[in-house]
Amino acid sequence: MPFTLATWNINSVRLRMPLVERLLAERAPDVLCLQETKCPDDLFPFDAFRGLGYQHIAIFGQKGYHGVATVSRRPLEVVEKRRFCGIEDSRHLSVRVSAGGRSILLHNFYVPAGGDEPDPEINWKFRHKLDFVAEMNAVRAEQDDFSSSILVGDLNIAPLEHDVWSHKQLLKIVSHTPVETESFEAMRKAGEWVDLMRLNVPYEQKLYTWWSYRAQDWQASDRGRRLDHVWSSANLVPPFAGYEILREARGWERPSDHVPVIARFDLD
DNA sequence: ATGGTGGAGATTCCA
Repeated sequence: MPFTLATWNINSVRLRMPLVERLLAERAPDVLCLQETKCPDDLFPFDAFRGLGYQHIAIFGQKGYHGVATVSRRPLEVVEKRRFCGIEDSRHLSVRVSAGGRSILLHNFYVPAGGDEPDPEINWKFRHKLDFVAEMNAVRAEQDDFSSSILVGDLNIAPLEHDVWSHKQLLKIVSHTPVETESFEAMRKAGEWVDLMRLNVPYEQKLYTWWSYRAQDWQASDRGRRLDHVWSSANLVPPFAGYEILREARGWERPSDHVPVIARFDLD
């Protein structure tokens, strides 16, 4: 019985509840982390999740924008709903969950997109994104003999050259500018996080989790980016048993522009 | 070089 975890930027949990139900029915991950729920807490679709066996629900929403949720078949303990950069945005939620006799601290993040102009002097959204990533330096991959950490979410940065369809053409596009990718990798290393999606994958292999709504034919042009990530503490690398990017979900009816990533650990 | 699409909720911002 492995421990399975999915992360998905759902772009409105209420509008896309039929797709969430499809994912949970078909794949039944133990835990699902959602971003961009765009749903105030009192309007969250609790009953739909409970009806599918996801009795344990932690949410940190807000009206109209952002918002994260972590739903689980296993008991959850809410650890923190942290606001970054002194801004009243709902972009982080951490919980504890047990698997294989160990306690896992699970961070669910929605990093700011950063706007269009990659200049922090004239675009406050880009300044905010850089500040947000800098503040994430404090989030470390805590681990000991009995505990581990996982960090997932829409981090809105594609750090490596083969995490985008054209490295050269995206160097000045927000999500792949050097100032972002360098601070992102520095932050990941400072926290001692392992990028599980790249662990056993050749460097040259393209990996995407997001395809723009603006493409005429997302599948034909295939101009994707890896904006969604699964990180863990080093002591989860031995039980890590692979993952899947659910590319097909981009072709579902009224899809999100992000697809789910499902990771498996041989823990329990 | 430009604009393309989609969601929320209010007639525009955000991604």
